[in-house]
Amino acid sequence: MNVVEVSKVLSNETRVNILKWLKEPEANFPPHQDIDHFDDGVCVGYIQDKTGLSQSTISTYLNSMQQAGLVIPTRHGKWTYYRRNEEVIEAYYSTLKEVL
Amino acid sequence: MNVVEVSKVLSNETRVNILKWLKEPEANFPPHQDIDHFDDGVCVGYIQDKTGLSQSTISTYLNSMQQAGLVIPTRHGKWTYYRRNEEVIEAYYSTLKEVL
DNA sequence: AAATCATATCTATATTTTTCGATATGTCGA
DNA sequence: TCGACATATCGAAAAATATAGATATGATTT
Repeated sequence: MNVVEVSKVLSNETRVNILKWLKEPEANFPPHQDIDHFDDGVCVGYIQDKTGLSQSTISTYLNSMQQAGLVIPTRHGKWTYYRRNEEVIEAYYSTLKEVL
Repeated sequence: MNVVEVSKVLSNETRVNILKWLKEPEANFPPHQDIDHFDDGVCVGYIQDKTGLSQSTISTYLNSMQQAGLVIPTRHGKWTYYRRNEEVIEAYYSTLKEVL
């Protein structure tokens, strides 16, 4: 976990929102078509709809978040689901606490 | 306290280091000339020396950190001392905890 | 009052980030 | 196998950030 890299992700309102929404997928997104749970998170399209930004922008966001370790992608057929990586999020907290 | 603004400050290694150093001024900086304590933090010149960056860059950094509420400046004669603003740092932690 | 010192601000350039449309890739259904 | 669909990647333009030198401001000292 790299503090600077994670902080870069968090220095954008939309990306912070995505992480927030993914905390409670049921409350923030409609149910998926192919599966009836959110165990693997939420598909890109739903996240895009909620932000109103372009598909490529959201894909880029999610990629940077994945690079930073904050989210984990899972492919299901033609969809990619993203969920939070709680371990890295926790690591960010604790590193900040001790380092800062 | 604005999460995005604080995160922008933290998305730079040097600025993270400054916050880290200011946690233990006695251990990281030489004693000041005019006063014999670090109650108001550390003067700009010492911080600059430790980073190796230009005076104007460090001044800009400290200004952005102050805007974000992370540090508090105190003027003593011709020197400006900067110290951590623990309240805002704590607020960042707790907001992360609840929002993220 | 002038010179000096510490810091802040201004101006400019280089680099990075943002954001999108276009295109590519991979998957499913007809 | 050919379209249609979901997502990823590419290429480019605009905006933001990084960084420094030059200059301004404010305080001290002579």
